[in-house]
Amino acid sequence: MSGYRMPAVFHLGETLDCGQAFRWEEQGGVWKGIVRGKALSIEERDDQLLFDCSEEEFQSFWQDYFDLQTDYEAVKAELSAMSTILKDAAAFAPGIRILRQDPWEALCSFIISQNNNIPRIKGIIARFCALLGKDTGVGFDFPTPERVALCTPEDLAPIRSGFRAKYLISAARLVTEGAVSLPSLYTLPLPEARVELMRIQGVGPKVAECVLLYGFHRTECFPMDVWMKRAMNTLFPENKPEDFGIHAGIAQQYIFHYSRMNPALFQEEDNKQKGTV
DNA sequence: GCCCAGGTATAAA
DNA sequence: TTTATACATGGG
Repeated sequence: MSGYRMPAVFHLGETLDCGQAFRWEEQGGVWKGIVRGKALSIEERDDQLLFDCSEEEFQSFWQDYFDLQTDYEAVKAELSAMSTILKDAAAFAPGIRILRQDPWEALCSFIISQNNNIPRIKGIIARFCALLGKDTGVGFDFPTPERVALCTPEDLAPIRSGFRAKYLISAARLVTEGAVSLPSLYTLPLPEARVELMRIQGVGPKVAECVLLYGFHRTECFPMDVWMKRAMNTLFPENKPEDFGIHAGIAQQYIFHYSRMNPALFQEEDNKQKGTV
């Protein structure tokens, strides 16, 4: 594979398959994805990352997507100093980065994520793109809000998103009408940004938090689902999300991945619950 | 069949 | 304001 190469400062699997993005696929060590209409293949070899794109495209586009301007070693050092368990969590997947995803794609992805599991989320999103996205030749781009706004729930039946179809359409309409301005959410104060997103049917506090973190890189956001609540109660009984400050979202991703990959951490808690019920 | 899945809308207490 | 239930779909 020819293209741009750089030292492996982040880890492909940890970053692309940790529950923040749902459209990257790995085959034989090669990761393929399409972001904002641009296709990319990446692989790690000899402690180097090989990007299948020009240096110009890497500098102007992918560098930002992979958040390469943020010093994650410094963030990890800061977070690790706060708690030994958080230090363990960061050390478990030290190559995670919080992607700077497309806001509209993040919004749809996390609407689809509600009351759903990750493998099926990926399937629905893949069918969504195949049904309504532009064909780039090597895969489908994410559907535009304009295209989705033209749909009825019946039109979306093939993606088998269930009751979430009407929520995707609600989001598309509000965004295309300009009733919800996505670009403003990069800078709008967080409390107002959350309220703004929750005007969309199917967007509650959890989805809004995910969209702000993953779609707008508001890293003080801390998505809190039932799993994370349990993880926080078990692993960080003394801590609240605010304690992690501006890097709360990054801490959350370390904790999410660490606790997902080590369910034994909750064995004791599970037994306790079984015993009391 | 039952339970659960990176929740939310809605109704009822 | 807080708590209970339905919701589409599919895997274990």
